[in-house]
Amino acid sequence: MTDTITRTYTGETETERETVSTTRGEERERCPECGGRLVSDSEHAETLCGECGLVVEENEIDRGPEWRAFDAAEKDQKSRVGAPTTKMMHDQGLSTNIGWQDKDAYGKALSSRQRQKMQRLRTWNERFRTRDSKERNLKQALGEIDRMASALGLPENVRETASVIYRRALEEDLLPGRSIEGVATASLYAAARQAGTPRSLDEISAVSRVDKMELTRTYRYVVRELKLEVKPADPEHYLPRFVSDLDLSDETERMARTLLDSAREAGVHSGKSPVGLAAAGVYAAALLTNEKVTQNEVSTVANISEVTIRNRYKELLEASETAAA
DNA sequence: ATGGTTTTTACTGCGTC
DNA sequence: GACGCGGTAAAAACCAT
Repeated sequence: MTDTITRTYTGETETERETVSTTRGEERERCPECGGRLVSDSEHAETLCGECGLVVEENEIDRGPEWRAFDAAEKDQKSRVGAPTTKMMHDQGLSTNIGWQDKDAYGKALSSRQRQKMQRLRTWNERFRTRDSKERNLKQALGEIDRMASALGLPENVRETASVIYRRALEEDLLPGRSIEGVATASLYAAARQAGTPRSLDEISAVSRVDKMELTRTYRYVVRELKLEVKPADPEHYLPRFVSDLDLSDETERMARTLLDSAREAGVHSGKSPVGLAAAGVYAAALLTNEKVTQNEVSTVANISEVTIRNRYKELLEASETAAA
């Protein structure tokens, strides 16, 4: 145990470097190349660096109205129609689909000739829609992502980012030699972490068809090739879930937060499993707020051993005492 | 492959309900 | 006596070199 701990913890989380002097937040506002301030250019829907001009983000969506309509005629003239596009569907939700009901636009039943025609159209429509391998690939992968995400209770925006990541992986030809499942799972794992609602590798691989080994391998690969910026998992992100799973109060959660904060100051975080820290934080906080939880219960919901909780929570309490003094 | 670190497993002793 | 808790030692897992 030296003072210069530069070990990177990856058990939970592979590729990132966690040092004692963790800088908190706001890196997002900085250019990854030169560190300059970012400015957004809404006219071109880009976010770029004020210093070196690197475009950090493209194709942002401007959700505001494009113009105003002052009377009904103008509204007719200017209005546009169509559902919003979404990356969650393999064709971004833009395709035309033929309804399965054999009804015409007025809801009347079709003649048998018409029905046969519609059946043929449906068949061909489906064939074209999923024509080339990439489309079919995407379709399957997005289905998988959706399935796993809902099994894990992940919000929509996570699925959406996962879809984007997968799409990029596909475009950059990262797929050959790897399973669709694996990459889809890795995308979801990365997306969940980027969105600040991390799920542990164990949780993810529990709902995925690929085993943990393959998942970690693929995840590493995808992150490296796509140059994804995934920060080390913040223990605090696990708190809300643990707290609610254990039926504890908000006060306990707040307490756990401050505990983890002071621990961070003391440098206890380095090289330790974020999940373990979070679990210990919850346990220690419950102790301080006189709510009853056993180490066993915490270890169950967090999937961490009791021993680890014991070790961590002692450190947490020590750190908070020295911080108070 | 190796070494250093963390986490897990398994077991033991103590106090309390 | 079962349970929660704390501690320890050895094994396993993991990452970096």
